[in-house]
Amino acid sequence: MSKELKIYEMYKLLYEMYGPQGWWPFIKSGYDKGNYKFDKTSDEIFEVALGTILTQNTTFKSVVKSLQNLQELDALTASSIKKLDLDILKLAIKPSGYFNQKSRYILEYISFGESLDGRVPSRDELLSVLGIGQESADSILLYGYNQGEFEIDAYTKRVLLELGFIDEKAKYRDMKELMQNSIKEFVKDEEELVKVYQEYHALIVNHSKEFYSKKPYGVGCMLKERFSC
DNA sequence: AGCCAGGCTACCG
DNA sequence: CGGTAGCATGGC
Repeated sequence: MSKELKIYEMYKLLYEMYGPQGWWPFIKSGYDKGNYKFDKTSDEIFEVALGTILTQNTTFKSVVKSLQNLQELDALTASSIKKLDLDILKLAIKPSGYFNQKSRYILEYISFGESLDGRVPSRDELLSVLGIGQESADSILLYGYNQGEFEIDAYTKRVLLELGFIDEKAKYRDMKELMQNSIKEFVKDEEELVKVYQEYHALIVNHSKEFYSKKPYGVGCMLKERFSC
């Protein structure tokens, strides 16, 4: 089996095992797993960016707590967060850690968002925002703007490494191209491709929480048993 | 008690 | 360029 086919087959197996993940459970719109909403409102897109920043090196459970805190303050939109007292904002996002950095990142992102005037940002534009690195840029583009940008995270690298698809010195772009080129061989429809990117990344994270969180990695992982190189 | 979490920036050589 | 300390709280 080619490397590319293995990567696509791994997606199918993960989807079979866990089902649709429906990432970014939009608090305000009640996001429904598997029911894809390809035209998100600007408030929903902002919530993706907000969640993306909060979740940096943090468990999503903590992020949900922060988002709930903001919701209680009626501050889940860019304009409402901007009106918050800085100390209140920091207190609300405190459960997610790094609240000094992240509060700044959020405010930086808000002013960046205003400069867009409704336009879809390019990846480079996103990367120019303080606090937005490669993964966050791809997260915002993939889940917020439904663009075909695969998101690589620490789990993805861990899995690809453990299964022998990459070596230790693989860079973000290497892994992203491997995933995208592999999936593109088998998924031709553009909208379906984005959906697969969204689900695949989420499925990897979900799967990795069980099999790739503690060493030794991959014990009992069926991907490792069936698709190792 | 110690390690990890759905990273990123700043600063080092 | 590549490598790494610092950021902070919460869960197990």
